[in-house]
Amino acid sequence: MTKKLSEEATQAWIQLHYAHRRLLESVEKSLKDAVLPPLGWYDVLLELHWEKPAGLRQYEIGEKILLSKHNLSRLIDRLEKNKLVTRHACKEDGRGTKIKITNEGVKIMKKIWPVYSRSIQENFGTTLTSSEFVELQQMLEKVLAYTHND
Amino acid sequence: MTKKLSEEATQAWIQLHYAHRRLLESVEKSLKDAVLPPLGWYDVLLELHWEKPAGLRQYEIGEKILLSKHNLSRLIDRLEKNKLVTRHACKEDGRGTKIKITNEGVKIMKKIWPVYSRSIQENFGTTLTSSEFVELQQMLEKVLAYTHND
DNA sequence: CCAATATAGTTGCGATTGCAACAATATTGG
DNA sequence: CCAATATTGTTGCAATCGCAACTATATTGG
Repeated sequence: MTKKLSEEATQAWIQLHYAHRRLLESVEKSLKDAVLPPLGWYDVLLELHWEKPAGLRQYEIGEKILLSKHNLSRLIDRLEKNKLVTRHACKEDGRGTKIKITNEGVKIMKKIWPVYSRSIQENFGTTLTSSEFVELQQMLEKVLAYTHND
Repeated sequence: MTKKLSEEATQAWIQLHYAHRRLLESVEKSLKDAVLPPLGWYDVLLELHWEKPAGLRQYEIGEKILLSKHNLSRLIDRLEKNKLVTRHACKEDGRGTKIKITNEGVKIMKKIWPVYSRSIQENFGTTLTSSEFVELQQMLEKVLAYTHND
């Protein structure tokens, strides 16, 4: 169990780290150039969009997009201030809030996606074959599934 | 050239995004728990370590670790303040500085690596087989190589 | 050679992050 | 039932980031 870290895993991690950094940078730049909000907003809105009428608890969003509650709380503040989501007192749990996406929120998602997807296509979508993407996705899925999230 | 983004690439990107986020979070937490500096310090020190006596220009470091010059400039400030690197006027180019790692810098790298590598091993190193890691690394390398860095 | 432009690095400033402390409500164990 | 503990979300504060503006030096083209 306390096996030493292999050279293969190390190299894979480093590539993962830098590939992610470069892709994220491209995406954020594209969004900024198009005068659109940063990617984090889209991540939240997308999760809420799946759950349109019911809304989601903050901690549920946090689990899905892997964002800490402090940061999420303030991200929701910004979204709320821009009328893209609404906060509602939660009946079942007096501590919590339910977050729901607004029509405005849906509208901006639809403006973000073309820019976002174009950036991903240009910087990532042409670099591997379709079956390689499937492989990559499956490997990363395994990584995520097994990750210790203590 | 203006092909539509495929579903396979989209899913791979999303997994990449979240796998990276979770792994980075684990690494940073491990370092913090061990009262060690954040990963970015290690990235810089490692690059400098390859070039021990000659040192590196800031822009060279920036290219290698994909960090923007503003942030790098201040990261170097912090490293310098902690006596882990030194700045030297650059003879060949009056605008630039050469950055060199100090003995202290090497020492702290050696304290960081065991913690860093243990975190990567625990959260990543056991999730795939050795040949899968090689595949992953190769695919990500292709992604990085082809990435538009306009 | 010199003016125009490009490059290296720094700095000010506002926005975002990360951490710890906190309030409010839920859950659990005696 | 109640005290102790856990969970959900918010807030203050310091550190860091991202951008634009700036200084200083290099390069380029007429």
